[in-house]
Amino acid sequence: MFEPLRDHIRKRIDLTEEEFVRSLEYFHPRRLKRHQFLLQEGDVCKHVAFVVSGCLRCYSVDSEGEEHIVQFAIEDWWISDPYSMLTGEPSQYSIDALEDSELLLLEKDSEQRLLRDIPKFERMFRLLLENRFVANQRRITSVLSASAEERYLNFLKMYPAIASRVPQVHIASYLGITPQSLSRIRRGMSEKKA
Amino acid sequence: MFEPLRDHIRKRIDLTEEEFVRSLEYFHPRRLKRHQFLLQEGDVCKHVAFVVSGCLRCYSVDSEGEEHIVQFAIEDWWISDPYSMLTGEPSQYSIDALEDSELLLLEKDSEQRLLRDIPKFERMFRLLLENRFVANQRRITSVLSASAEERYLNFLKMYPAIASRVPQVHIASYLGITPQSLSRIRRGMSEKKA
DNA sequence: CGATTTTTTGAATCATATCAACGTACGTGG
DNA sequence: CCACGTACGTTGATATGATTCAAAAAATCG
Repeated sequence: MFEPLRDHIRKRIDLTEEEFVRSLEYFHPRRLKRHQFLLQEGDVCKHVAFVVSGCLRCYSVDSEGEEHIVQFAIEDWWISDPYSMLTGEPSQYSIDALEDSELLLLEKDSEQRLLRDIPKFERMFRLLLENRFVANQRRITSVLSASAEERYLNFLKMYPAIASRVPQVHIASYLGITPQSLSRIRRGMSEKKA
Repeated sequence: MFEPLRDHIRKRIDLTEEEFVRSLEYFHPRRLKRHQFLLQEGDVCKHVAFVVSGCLRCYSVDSEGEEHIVQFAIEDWWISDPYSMLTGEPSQYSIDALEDSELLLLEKDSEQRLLRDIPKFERMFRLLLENRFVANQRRITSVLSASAEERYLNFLKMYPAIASRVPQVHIASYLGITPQSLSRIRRGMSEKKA
């Protein structure tokens, strides 16, 4: 269960065996069945989750009741609401499981203690945040400049592992289009190929 | 010239007078005339800039030659391409001045030394990154779920200081709509009010 | 297997883009 | 200080991509 996280960390920072063992103790496992929530809108986000297996989504609900997915997370990804976690304010997002999932949770205060205990983690979390920031920046550029079809193509290229396992409705929600439009786009694409 | 940065830091972390003085030495001033570049697409981003006065924009150019603004920066904001800076890869963005501007630059290796010298800055940069991440996340949600008019209204509310000083073309570019559409939206709004 | 969820399709509609033209403001060099 | 050029903003007519509503077909779940 802890192996994937261990590998994840090893790829990013140098730790001694002893530090590994110590750091992993700050995390605790959690299983989520499909449709279960890790975070509900209005609650304060108290932990960041590392995904060992499964698939989750983070989404907001607008005034019309429409869901908008801001992030997917599969194996080897992190998910949380950094803003709520940082400020302690209620989250505007919900996070739930699209498949039965296994997570390793790092509570807010465990994070603090981990950082104090092994400061090298400062660097790791900073890198992670930087990556997420950059991914978001790219996504903004793409949604501002590309057509729905281009964005879909881009999504397939960037996240083939996600595209092949989550229902189209959710991909449409991530792309900011209706499921009907995505269906037509796909038809258009297969006609072109044929 | 250094006062605004001093205040900026003071609001976020606790430093002794001596640490302030020492930290400011890692920064150096730079003046930019309107239309001058801080970063050109294809170059590697070598510094992060704190804006003392003036206004800059960070934008990408798509395959059709259209510019898309990903960020504005006015007094008390930071601007850079974190990805290029982190990886050393050529940037896909350009940063230029919309007004004559005064900046304080922190070079990549000065940043490293500053962090080693005064580790409290780790926290400050992490907070800044977190804020930028959150702002981006909000922007994604808004561009996915809101109409052009709602996005414009939202922009006016979030960034009144920017809305009142940059030309409409640039605001349109930030919102992901054409200048013509923005003009019509504004007409619609003033008709409603009247 | 039946029940629900997901995907597809069609027709009408809507928001925004595009193309083209004109008006206005701005600042720069003579 | 004026005039000219360039950048910016507005407007109209038309085109287009994506949405909406409605319903059927297909896939998946319990």
